[in-house]
Amino acid sequence: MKFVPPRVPPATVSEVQVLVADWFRREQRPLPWREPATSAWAVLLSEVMSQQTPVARVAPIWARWLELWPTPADLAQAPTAQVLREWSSLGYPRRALRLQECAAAIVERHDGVVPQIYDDLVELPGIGDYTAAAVVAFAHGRRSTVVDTNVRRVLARVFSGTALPPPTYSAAERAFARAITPELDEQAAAWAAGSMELGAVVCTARTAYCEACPISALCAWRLAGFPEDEHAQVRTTQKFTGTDRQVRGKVMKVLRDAHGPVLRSQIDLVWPDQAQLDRCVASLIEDGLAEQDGEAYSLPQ
DNA sequence: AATGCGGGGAG
DNA sequence: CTCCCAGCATT
Repeated sequence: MKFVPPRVPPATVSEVQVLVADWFRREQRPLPWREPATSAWAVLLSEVMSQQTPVARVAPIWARWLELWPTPADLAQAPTAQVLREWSSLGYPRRALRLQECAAAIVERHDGVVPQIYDDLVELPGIGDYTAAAVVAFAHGRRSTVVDTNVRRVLARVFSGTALPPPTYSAAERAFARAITPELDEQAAAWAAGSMELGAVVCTARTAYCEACPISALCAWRLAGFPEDEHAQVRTTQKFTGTDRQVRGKVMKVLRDAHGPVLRSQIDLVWPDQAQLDRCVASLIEDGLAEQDGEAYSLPQ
């Protein structure tokens, strides 16, 4: 079933957005990057770290990175091996490489200043549609359409009346999100933050805590009697155990925990299947996450 | 449009 | 145990 843009009266959209903004003002979590003095660079950092990683795990790493590298120029000059070590176990360490490349690009293209324009942001390494829009709204307080997995779910439930959005994010869905973005900077930013937060803590994937929801009375999914997810059959859950992703993670942990180069014999200990291990080590080198010097492997210098 | 890419905590 | 998380890049 494709996404069909719901026909919602503008007055209803506006009422939803006002209620969510008010709720967010009262109930938002005190996340460290929401402190007023947070720099645009710090916000960008928090957004990239939060891609596919829960915020609770991000917070301490984020604080440490800002101590070490308070500006893009600082990160650009850091040893990549240290960047990967400080990334710790946030997962998807390619994000750390992209972040350092992003910092270098900000220095080269934008004089070391985080851009305020979506089109400039989205050109940066590791910055896609979501993160570019999020930096516009949360770092600069400007109007943008911020759509992450939480927002997609909230829009699906409130306006489309479905349990979950379609498996893939379509152009039609994007157009709908854009169409209901408030015109004013302040209201657009509040809607972005509020709709994300609502999906993160109230209208969650597993459970909808409708008794805590400021717009439950207006929710199409609730009014329809909570129909089941119609895409449940085609939704595939990603395996992890035994995959290259798991093996790559184990190898990276060995490299991070070692002070210097490690021998292949040390890497061999983390996984029994040598063919798979070979493939994973090669792919890590290919990705720029590891280096080989004869029999010794290490993080990139 | 589909895949690959980490890791940990909640239910 | 399964599911899910403030996605991106590549095909």
